Amino acid sequence: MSIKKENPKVDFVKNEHEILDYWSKNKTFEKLVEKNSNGPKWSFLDGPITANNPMGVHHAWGRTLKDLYQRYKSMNGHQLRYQNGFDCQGLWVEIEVEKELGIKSKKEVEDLGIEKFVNLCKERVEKFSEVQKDQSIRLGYWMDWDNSYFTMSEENNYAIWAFLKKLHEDGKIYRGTDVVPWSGRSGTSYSQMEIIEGRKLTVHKGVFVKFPLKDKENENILIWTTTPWTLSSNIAVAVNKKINYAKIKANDGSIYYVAETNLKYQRLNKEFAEKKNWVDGVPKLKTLDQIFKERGGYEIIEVINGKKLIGLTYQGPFDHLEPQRTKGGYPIHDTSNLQDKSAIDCHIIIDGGKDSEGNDMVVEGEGTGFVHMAGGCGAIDNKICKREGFVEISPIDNQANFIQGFDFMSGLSVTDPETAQKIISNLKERGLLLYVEDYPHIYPHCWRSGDELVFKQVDEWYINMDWRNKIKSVVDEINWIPNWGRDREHDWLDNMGDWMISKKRFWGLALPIWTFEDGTFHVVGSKEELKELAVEGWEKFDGNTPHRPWVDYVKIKHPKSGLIGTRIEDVGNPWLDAGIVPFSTIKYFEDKSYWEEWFPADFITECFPGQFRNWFYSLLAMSSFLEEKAPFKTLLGHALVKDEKGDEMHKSAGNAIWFDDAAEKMGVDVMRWMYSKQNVENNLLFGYDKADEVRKKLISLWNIYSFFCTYASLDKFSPHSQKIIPKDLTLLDNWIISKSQQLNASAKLNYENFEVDKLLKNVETFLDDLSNWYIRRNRRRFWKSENDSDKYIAYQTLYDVILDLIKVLSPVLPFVTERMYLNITSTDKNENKDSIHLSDFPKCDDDKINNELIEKVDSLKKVIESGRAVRKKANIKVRQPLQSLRVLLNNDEITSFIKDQEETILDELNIKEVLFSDEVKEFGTLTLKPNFKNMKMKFGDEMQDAMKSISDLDPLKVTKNVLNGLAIPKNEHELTKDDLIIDLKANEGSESFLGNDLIVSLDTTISDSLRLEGVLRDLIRQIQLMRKEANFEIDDRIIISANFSDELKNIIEENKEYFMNEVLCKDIVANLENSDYNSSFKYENNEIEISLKKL
RNA sequence: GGGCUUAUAGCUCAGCUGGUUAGAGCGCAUCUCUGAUAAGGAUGAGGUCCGUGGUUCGAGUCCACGUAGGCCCA
Repeated sequence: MSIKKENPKVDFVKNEHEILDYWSKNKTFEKLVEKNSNGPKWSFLDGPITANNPMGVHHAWGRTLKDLYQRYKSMNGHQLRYQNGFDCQGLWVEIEVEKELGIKSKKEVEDLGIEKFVNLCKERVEKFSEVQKDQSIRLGYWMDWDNSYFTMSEENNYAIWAFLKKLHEDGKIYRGTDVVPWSGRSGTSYSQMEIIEGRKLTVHKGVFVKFPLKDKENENILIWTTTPWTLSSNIAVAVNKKINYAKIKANDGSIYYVAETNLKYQRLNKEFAEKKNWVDGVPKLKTLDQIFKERGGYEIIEVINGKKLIGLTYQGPFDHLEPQRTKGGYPIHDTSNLQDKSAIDCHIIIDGGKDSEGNDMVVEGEGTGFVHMAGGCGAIDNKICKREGFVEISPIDNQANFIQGFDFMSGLSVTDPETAQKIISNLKERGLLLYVEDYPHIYPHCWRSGDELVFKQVDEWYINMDWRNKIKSVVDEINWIPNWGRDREHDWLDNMGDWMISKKRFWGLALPIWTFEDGTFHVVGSKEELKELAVEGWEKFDGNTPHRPWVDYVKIKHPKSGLIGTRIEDVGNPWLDAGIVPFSTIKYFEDKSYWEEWFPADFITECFPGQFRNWFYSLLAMSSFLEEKAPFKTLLGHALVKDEKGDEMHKSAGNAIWFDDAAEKMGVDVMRWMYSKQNVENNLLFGYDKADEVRKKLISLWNIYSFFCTYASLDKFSPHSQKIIPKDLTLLDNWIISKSQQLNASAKLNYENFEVDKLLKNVETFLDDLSNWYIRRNRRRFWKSENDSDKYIAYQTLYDVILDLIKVLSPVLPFVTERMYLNITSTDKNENKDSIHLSDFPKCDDDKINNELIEKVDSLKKVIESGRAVRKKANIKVRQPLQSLRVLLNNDEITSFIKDQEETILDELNIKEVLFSDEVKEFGTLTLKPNFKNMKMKFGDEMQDAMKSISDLDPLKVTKNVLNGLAIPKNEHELTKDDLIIDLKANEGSESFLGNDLIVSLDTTISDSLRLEGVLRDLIRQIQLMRKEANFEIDDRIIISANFSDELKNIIEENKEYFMNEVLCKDIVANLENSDYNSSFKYENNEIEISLKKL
């Protein structure tokens, strides 16, 4: 075996597939697990991926991070669990299954049968977990794929049962209410998404109703609503404290309050005029002003601010009915502490505040400036009433008919126009109605049946979060990256409400809550407990997973009251599923000692947005409740993947990139590089152009490697086969080794601190140093024919550097580094034969870092760069030779270094000689400037004063002393060289550079002979270019004719041999017949025409 | 409305506790190499560091106010 030659052109994607095969055949991953099986444990906890669709490029970011840190830890000998997780339960899966079935409602699911539906959900998850597994493997994600956890598993679900049971024992589980969109015909609730689909233009009766104020004779507020049925359940009235209200006196002497600007406001004027969202035949709406005038006129008595109305109490239109009088709301759904209040007690004018988008709840224009709030009949109303601590009245049943207790309304459908009419008549009879109108508006409908939706109060189950401080104290134990994550989590914990854990769906955790006829409930904590309590249906459940519908069959006997109870139909919030993972996957309930070995996790990483109140929250909540400990030590959050322009990727927008396509087009090493170099705080703009940018870097790495392989294979280089005497290493050898060791050290830090983006920035700089300095300046050592020790040293140096580099990169680029490793180490006895991923992470050898040398080479690079800058400034191209570079050195070591590098300088700058000088004046004018930063530290507020000393110093003397390593001359404030910055301004016609212990200056004057030499080289290049354009072979000989000036003729004559050799010219003739190629170029305002003929 | 956060080159972003001429990559322009070559390299143009005040010897950086965006909450 020896090192194979590698083609500079490489198909990275093809290589990735070959390496995947290699790993699988060679069982590389299994070997890694085996190798570290006794190593110190490092616990990574995988956040489960929703196994509902193929994986996207956004998942690949997180998965790359997960993989690379695990690989890094593995290289350091750690033992890992490598357990991947799949998130299985929840509405998203249901929606996809419904799509497949072509159905869209809960009703249809029930018609199909819950068992069938749930089984389809399971199948879908199983299918896509397989797909995602294959995709992850393609990405190079090394996991124990036979051992993934699924949140739908029994252990996961029962673990949550145990958790909920414990909460219940602490009295933290309670039944509350929420108000959701509801279809009476389907008898089901609707999601927010479905509502948006089903909006439809409808005409409702808009009613203006009087609410008499209490304690104010004959004074009323006027409310307006398009859902008269909700008046039955009025709780409160909201105003806007920022707008003004007019107190008006109508003709009959009664007083009304309405928003001042609403009086003359022409409602829906635009809609009517443009007939947009307007129903034919509906008359124009009247202004309040008109309505009052039609009733005999009115006058404004005074105008007051809304603030003054807050706190007034009023009489509701249905206060005589039982629901309004019942303490605790009607019917009582809530077990919380509102037992002593009835709806009537809540009839108060309140401040409406803002809605979720920051808009005022009560606005000017529409309505009357008073909004009637029915906490049991509207989502927003419900929130506000809950906020105010008001009771709720829920007037309807599942069919959206009035329940008992509502007098003439009971049994009527609330969406039936007849019902509205009956309510209106009743209000009129009782003198509460001011006016009725037809009001067209867009209103949510059941998109399927076309029925109007209503808002219905439903039972929901909550965890009382009054123990949030327990979670908050745990948050501070965690290392949050980026660290603002901590504040974000605290912010959420401070502001969150109780945790609603129920969902009225089918596929999910079966909440282990059984209710009893006396209104009590019992939480079951395990399968065993369920079996013990079961009195019915166990045989139908046994053998099935704890899901609906099977678990619903089981009826239990209450352990205390002995009553028979039924499970609630709800399933659990899916974040419970993911939050229990630090317990369920590592056997908290079965094998505590195993659990203790792996808890808490050392590391988790997830996409930030949303998780503060989802996964992070559920993890923290569950863990702090069960153990009062953080479930993980470090959390790395990353932002989102967007398209190249920064827009959201959407299937419909056509800008989505599929993982599979991206993997095969750009290659996963490129993808992983892209993800890894990204600052995790910023969104990643993903696209093929971006990938090409990264691919260039990868090609650069590959070129270094293929250069090495090409020559190493020619010379049959074998690492460590010869003894090397350290002093034989060249300066550049030592330099690149220093740089390489530095990289090892910083890489380790970068990985340990989870900031791999910094690593890649360092690597990119290192690649540049290696490629453009070390290799470019050392090429000749590899080319030369003799196999001497210098050549061997060059090989061994480059080998060591490449080996460390690819090891450092192997967690990020597992494929390409594997190929490189297997090739270059094939004869290296110190390395394993299997895989780079079985090798140890390179150590940094501090003895090999020579900081002085690094500084020197940096100076050299700086010299050459500034030389080039001078050329550009003087508009002298590199092809034009210049005479000299003047150098001042006071240090033998540096002198020898520069002498050693003379060849480099001559070559890079295209100059004739390097001159050594010791006269500072020759380089330009010196000035001394204060080094503010240092002086501030040293002198503090007296810095101003100390700066005066600078003018007492002679810049020339200071510079000489500094260059000689001496202290600077004595001065009043005892300034040292660190307090000063020496500024060197070059003389005319040259450019100077002042380094730590050297000064250089480039002479930019062009003598005549130099100019001519430049001209000749220009001419040669032009002819070479023509040869290329003419498609001549490299070794074709030619004849030239041209209208050369005398000057050119002379130069060519003087350098004939050189010229003819360079362009492979046999003869220069005056006239050329049948030339093969003609062209011309400009030279000092002369057009030179040249003809070439191939021999 | 409250909280958090961002604003720097055409684009995407760096810029540590205030310090001297504000950087990188891409793009663009010009040049260059041609024995790693469908590569590589150099140089340059391009900035009111969102605005206005303030603190300071000194502000992209700190403070206040404002403007515009993003996120979260109610």
